[in-house]
Amino acid sequence: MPRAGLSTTAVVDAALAVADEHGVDALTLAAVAQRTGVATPSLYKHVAGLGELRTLLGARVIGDMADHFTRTVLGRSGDDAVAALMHAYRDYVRQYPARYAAMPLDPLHDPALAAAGGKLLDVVLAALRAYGLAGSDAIHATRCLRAVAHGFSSLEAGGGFGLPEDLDQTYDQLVSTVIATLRPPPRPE
Amino acid sequence: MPRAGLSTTAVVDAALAVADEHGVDALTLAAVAQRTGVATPSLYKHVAGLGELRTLLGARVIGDMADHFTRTVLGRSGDDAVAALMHAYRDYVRQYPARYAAMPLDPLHDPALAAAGGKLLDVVLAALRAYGLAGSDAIHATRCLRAVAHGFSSLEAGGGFGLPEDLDQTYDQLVSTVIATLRPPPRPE
DNA sequence: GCCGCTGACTACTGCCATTAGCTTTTGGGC
DNA sequence: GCCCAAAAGCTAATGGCAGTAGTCAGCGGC
Repeated sequence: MPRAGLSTTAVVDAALAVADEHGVDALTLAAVAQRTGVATPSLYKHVAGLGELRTLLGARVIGDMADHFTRTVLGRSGDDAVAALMHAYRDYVRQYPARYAAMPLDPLHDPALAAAGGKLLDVVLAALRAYGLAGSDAIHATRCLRAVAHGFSSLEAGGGFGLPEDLDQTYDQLVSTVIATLRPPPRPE
Repeated sequence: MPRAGLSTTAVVDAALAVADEHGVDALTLAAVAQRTGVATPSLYKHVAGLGELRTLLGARVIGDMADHFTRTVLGRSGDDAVAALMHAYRDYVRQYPARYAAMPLDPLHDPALAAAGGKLLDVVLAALRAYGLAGSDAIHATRCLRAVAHGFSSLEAGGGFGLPEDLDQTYDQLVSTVIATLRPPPRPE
């Protein structure tokens, strides 16, 4: 029997492909095994189980998003950077809805997730630099951006917007709203 | 063998309790059967299967939210009504995180869900009445409110906010931001 | 050329959803 | 009060899945 030459990375690659093609519910060890041309129990040589595979997949997705967004923000600043970031977020979820759904929301239960999440946070904080936000203010602002981007994108990906009104328009409205609050209030002097 | 006197409603009740107590992943027919004191296959006399049970559960939750929010909005209007609605949304998700996670985002694939969803939409539209928003504008505004409430609440429930900064403050900031955009722009006369 | 490590396999268990077919309770018509 | 049909429950069985145990074979280091 020829050896398949698998590795943890290859298993995660296959899992990503399965999720992208058939949805997050179809992400089973059996499906990943079939795609890699291996019997199901063989996967346990590379991954501790379905739970760990999900965690690794989540870390991969967060890292991938961080890379995307880093490229997006490069060479931009201020409103331009934040708007680009928000649209990149939505675009990513539209392009890979299943992958996004596979991403755990809480990165704290695993160091690998926390590291990838930190990278993502840094990108956002860099985009906010132009506003002079620091410390807690920057955290609150980041949370607002994330809540808006995640909320809109997950609803869109989940088919939560049934009416025919233009979604681009809704999102533009939402993005400009949240950006407006980042600017310091007009100084009354 | 004494008859258990089950009904579709009772099965959904039990499913709701299972989800609330043990999380949405623990919502299995086996668990619901045990809770109702019945063998698993007996449930098929009342629901078509796990899929239908999930749909019925979703409809129940949406209806429940609509009832909650209707009571919340009664006797309020304008910014007061919208702010109360937004906080009621977050409070509901905090109180019943698993139940909320069990709610499908797209109500269109089932008539019962669509009906419950329509009721929910009506409550929001009523709260927006004071702003003079009509037609598409009202739809866009509703979507913005939903994206913000859903985004923040699902992140909070999912443990997505790891840092110690006060969440109430973030949400207040977000709510007042989104409310500000509902008001007509200051007339330049 | 040999040996041990590692990756892969087969066989098995247990849980779950679902189906089929049987039994018993219940309630309505007489 | 009795009978019967429908409804509600049951047991048994199937197939898919995750995960475990134990076995075998290829490959690298010597």
